[in-house]
Amino acid sequence: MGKGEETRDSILDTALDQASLVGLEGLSIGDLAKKTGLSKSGLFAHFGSKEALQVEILRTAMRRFAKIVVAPAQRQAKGIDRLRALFENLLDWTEKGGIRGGCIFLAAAVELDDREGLAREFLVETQQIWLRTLAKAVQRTVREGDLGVGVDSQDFAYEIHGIYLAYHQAKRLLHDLGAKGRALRAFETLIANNR
Amino acid sequence: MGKGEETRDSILDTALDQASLVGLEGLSIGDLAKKTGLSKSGLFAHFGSKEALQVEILRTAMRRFAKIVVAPAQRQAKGIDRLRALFENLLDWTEKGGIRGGCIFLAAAVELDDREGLAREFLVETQQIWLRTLAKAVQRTVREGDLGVGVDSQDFAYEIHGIYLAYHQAKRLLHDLGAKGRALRAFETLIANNR
DNA sequence: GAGTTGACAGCACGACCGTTCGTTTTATTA
DNA sequence: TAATAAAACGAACGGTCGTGCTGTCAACTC
Repeated sequence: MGKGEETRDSILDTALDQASLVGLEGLSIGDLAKKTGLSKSGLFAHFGSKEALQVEILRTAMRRFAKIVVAPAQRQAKGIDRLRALFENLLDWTEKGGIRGGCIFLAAAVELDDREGLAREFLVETQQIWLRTLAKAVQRTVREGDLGVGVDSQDFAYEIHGIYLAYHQAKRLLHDLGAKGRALRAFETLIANNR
Repeated sequence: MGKGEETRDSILDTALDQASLVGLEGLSIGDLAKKTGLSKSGLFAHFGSKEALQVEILRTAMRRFAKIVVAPAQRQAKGIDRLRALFENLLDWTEKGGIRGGCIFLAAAVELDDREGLAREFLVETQQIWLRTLAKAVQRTVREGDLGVGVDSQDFAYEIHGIYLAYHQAKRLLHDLGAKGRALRAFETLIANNR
């Protein structure tokens, strides 16, 4: 890995953390330069535009998400174990990933939903992949017999996603200490109701 | 209503709409002045600071939410009818309220969750009131016999909230046309599973 | 209808924004 | 080690940001 790539990666590490705190738009290049010890123009040259930087931040987040949430779950047996692993890894993936702010995908989702551009497109793709991953795990669980045959995998994936969203808000906005317990309970209830 | 108040209200109408599109932080006073036909300083004088403006925007949103979502539901019979009305009114309250962007409370939630200040405090209060309102409606539904006695009203409120969050994201970010149907289905399933 | 209050405009402030450019330093390769 | 390419810097650009201050004109009060 050349010097350039190395710098670029360390910029993106800092940028991801910072963006999780202040958002993709709230992130400023000058501030990021100060935090990484680079000059503004030197940092800028790595990406060419702020939008490109935002896309790269999202790409970095996605890779980290894949490593922390998805990959470990793939090592579980197909079916309910894998589905549960996906959900449980999801709950504190940002902490495990060294990201101080909340889930950047959720922040970006509301930040970008009324804009257009490459960052939005990238995010939409990412979210769809995640929902498909979840739905596939559900489908597999049905096939393994741990969920009833009437279960719609897409509906089910959305409901799991909803539990995560509510959990995230309760934890980060309301500082609700019972948030995680409630999320886990909601997940298990959902499973139990659909056997 | 004096002239000042009138202007203030019309500023806040525009500001709420705009903030729903670009966020509370993304909203700029200069741009808002242009849109309302005022000078920047003239508009600014109404609030004294950007943070105060943000709080007033949230207050405006809360009032509109109460009028569109909560008030009509209060006219329904206590119990399942009222609970269902709350949920269904919720789904497109922004459209009915003439707000072009998404639900400003959700946008603000992720924008403010790592900040501190009056806007955050106001939002937290608002969200807690809403969750309590929801939980009370659930409780009442249990008492009326339309939900089982084992139902935890707080848990149940959070699950409903989660359905809304997933719906909102599917609709606004993914432009998923099936989002509303899925949300309504999820709600009815939740009810049916807890009778 | 005169006097007082409040609403608003105009202008300026320092700070910071993303972006460009030319130059200098540092790495890589021959 | 010399030649070449890549990386980073410093200064500057035109703009916009939120926020003051001062003056003027319109709206209310008596």
